[in-house]
Amino acid sequence: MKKLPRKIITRVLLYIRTLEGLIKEKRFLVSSKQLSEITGLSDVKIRKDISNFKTVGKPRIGYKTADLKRTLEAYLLQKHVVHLVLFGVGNLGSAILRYPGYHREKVKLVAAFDVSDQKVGKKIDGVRIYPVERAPEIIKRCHADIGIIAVPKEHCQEVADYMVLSGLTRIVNFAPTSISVPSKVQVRNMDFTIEFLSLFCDSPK
Amino acid sequence: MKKLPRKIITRVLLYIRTLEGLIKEKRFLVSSKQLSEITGLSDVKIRKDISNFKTVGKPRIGYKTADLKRTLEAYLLQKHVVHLVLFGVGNLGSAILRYPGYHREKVKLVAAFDVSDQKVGKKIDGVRIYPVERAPEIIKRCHADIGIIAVPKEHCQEVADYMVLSGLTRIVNFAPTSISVPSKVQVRNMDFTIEFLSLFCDSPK
DNA sequence: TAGATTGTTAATCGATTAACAATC
DNA sequence: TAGATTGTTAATCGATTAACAATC
Repeated sequence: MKKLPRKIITRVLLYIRTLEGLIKEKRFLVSSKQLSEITGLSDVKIRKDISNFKTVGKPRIGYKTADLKRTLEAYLLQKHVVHLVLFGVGNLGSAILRYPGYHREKVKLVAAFDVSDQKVGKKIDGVRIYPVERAPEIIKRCHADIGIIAVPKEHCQEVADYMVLSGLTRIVNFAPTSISVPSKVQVRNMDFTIEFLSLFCDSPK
Repeated sequence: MKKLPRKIITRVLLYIRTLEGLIKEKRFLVSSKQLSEITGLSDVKIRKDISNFKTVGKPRIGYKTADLKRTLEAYLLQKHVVHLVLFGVGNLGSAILRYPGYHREKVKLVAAFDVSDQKVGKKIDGVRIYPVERAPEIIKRCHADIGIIAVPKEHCQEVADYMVLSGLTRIVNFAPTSISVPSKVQVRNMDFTIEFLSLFCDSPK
């Protein structure tokens, strides 16, 4: 099957999350119209997205929630668990460590790194905090897939360089600053302030 | 001037953040090529975005950093300060309260709300925590522009309803669940797990 | 003047929506 | 059968990129 663009992938993950909720409520069937009401996306778009997969819907009836979830996951989440490592266990880092995602079983934070002697050696939510120097070794041993930057922006580039050196090729950057990395490395920036402001500037009045 | 789509607004905010950094380093001129290297966006796109505004660049020379910043801000940030209120002062809420944005002076968190008696009355980073019941009153008095949801997902819908009731029309939802709101209310969802997974699924190998 | 860079117009690309046939 | 809903094809819309003229 052809590779899907990121936009669609993100929506499909939202469908999976929604289906999990429905399954938990013992709802066995759902129509694209109902998914549309829950997610706020148009029903046509939802059907179009779903039709990228081996189709599982029945006209007049809708989709079996469990089947649809299984079908969507089979394509997207072949690798069983995505391994994350976190750099920086400050306020935001600790919150990320404790983030209660629906997809917990699909994503696992396997190690955290910090420079503070107070923090190193501790465990938060079962995740051990290591000194930064051990990152290359641990990243390899854990087969980490994604590195998260939650350090002060002054150390952001330095940490990014170190992550690349350690073999990471995917970075989520929570610091409000740009980082420069080799082109093979994928970066996703999450600057809360920009998110807040863009919502404000975008909406009318 | 015509209303810009959100995508462009978000990039323009990134240019402003980048320009602030350059100005702090006493760089007075910058070309679209250089902005491209810093931000990772194409130089053509950057020029196109900038050309939506009264143009300020000089061929062969580039843009004056201070002028460009002023021009971009003049359009986007007419209202001097965007007021945020936060619902839920747990791990993530506390981190958001302390988030060190570049645009600090453009965005102000004016009040936080929580149900816990332990937290109510305290101040974090200068922001007072109030009981949830006082939200309608305080939201009106502070002219809050955006409400942030950082409560456990079980209470997410309930809190969203209360925000709408209090007069908020823009919501940023950090909980990993969908909320349903009247169509006049704008919602931006930030589910970390979905962000992590979509980066993983999207990138090759 | 020559070369670099901006700003704009046209072409391409991709994503969304509209229309409708298929089918349960 | 009639009606609702899926899945698909075609049309529209918007965003990006290519090409190039303008200009410092």
